[in-house]
Amino acid sequence: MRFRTPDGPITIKDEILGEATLPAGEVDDFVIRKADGFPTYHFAVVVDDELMGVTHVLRAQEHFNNTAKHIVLQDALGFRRPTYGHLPLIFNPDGSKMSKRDKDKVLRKTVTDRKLAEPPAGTVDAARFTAWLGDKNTQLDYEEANRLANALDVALPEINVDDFRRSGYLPEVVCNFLALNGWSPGENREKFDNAFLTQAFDLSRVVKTPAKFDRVKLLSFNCDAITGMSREDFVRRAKSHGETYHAEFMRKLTPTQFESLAGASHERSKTDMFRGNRFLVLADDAFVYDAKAAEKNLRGAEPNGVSHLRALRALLAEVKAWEPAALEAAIKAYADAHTEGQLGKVAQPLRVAVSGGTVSPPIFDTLSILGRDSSLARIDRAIKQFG
RNA sequence: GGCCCCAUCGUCUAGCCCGGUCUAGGACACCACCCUUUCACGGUGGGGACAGGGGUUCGAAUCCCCUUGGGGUCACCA
Repeated sequence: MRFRTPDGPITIKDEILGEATLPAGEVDDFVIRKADGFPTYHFAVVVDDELMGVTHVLRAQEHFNNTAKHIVLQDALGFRRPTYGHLPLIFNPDGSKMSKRDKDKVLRKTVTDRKLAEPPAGTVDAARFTAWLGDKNTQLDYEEANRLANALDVALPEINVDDFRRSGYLPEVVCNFLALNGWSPGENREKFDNAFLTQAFDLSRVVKTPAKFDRVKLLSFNCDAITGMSREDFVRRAKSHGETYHAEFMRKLTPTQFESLAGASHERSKTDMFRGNRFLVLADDAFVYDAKAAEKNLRGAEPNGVSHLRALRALLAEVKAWEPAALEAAIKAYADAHTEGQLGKVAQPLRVAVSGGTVSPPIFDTLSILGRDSSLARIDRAIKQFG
């Protein structure tokens, strides 16, 4: 069933875009009731808004032209007209619209590029995989997408609010940053909390242009917010985040180990500290050595990293109290005697040996958290593998 | 393609409505230097924009027109 659109131009008043008039004949008669008896979105939204007493409709600019349909419907039904505001769209860096379908886009492209005819085992049902591959409108659900991404070893972009939360973005930072895409309070102010936002937000300061979503800047905001927290707050929130999203990780650390890790990670955390420190909870023979890091820090001309590790291994086995201060004293003494005090020369080989890479919390904390047995086992493994 | 909307640094934006205070401000990113016993943080400095062309005006980023460019929308989806 269609609605007969009245003749004549339709003027849309918008708090953000101003006034725009669509010439007569621009809006075709449109369906308000589908063959299955259900009302279409256009009809339902107009009726619903009236019944709910909605006063303001704030939605994305892609709805701007639809507003004309809603207005003629409201007039025909004798409904009140809410105030409209069409907010700018949010884009990806490449200028495409940021969309919930972007994860599927990444996966579909990877699958196509690699010419995979079948889904990797244990990811997605084969029939579903084929249907998904052939239809750009089909979306994998959260678990399916993650399993497939894992199997293909590709990173999925954060899109949904929960994706950001899961990744370790603070809710208040996400609100702050989102508000800045399309709006600003002026006066060179861009860091604020929700209380400020509620009192300062004003449609008249919303911009008309689409914004490219700058993940790097979001990350910087998040890092600042984390650094700005008290140590207690950080540990508390990290713990709660870990329990929700990294239960396995949390189970493998004692409360003391966790506190050490959190304390050592606070100042360097941009998001959460779980993904980057996975080596802490993997078995001593299970984490992977980064080839470049090992080449640079363990091999090379004598005395190289491995030769230092051999000496350090013997030395560390003798350390009485396995805690940061004692480890620091022992390792520093070694550096003074053998590398002209250059700690980096011994710290980096150690770091690669126990973590697999060149980035970790401070080395003394790292060793301390790992414990004597794991640390020595990992050093042995590195010596064996790269010596 | 028709219709509608938009146009300031790489990006998010301030300034525009009410022309002069703008040799255009901030933030993220980038570059350099400093700090540093890993990675990072931090500090200092630097490069970087009014899309183009016409008007109006004593004077235009700010007002008007055109061009170019970008976007949205044209579903029995929401």
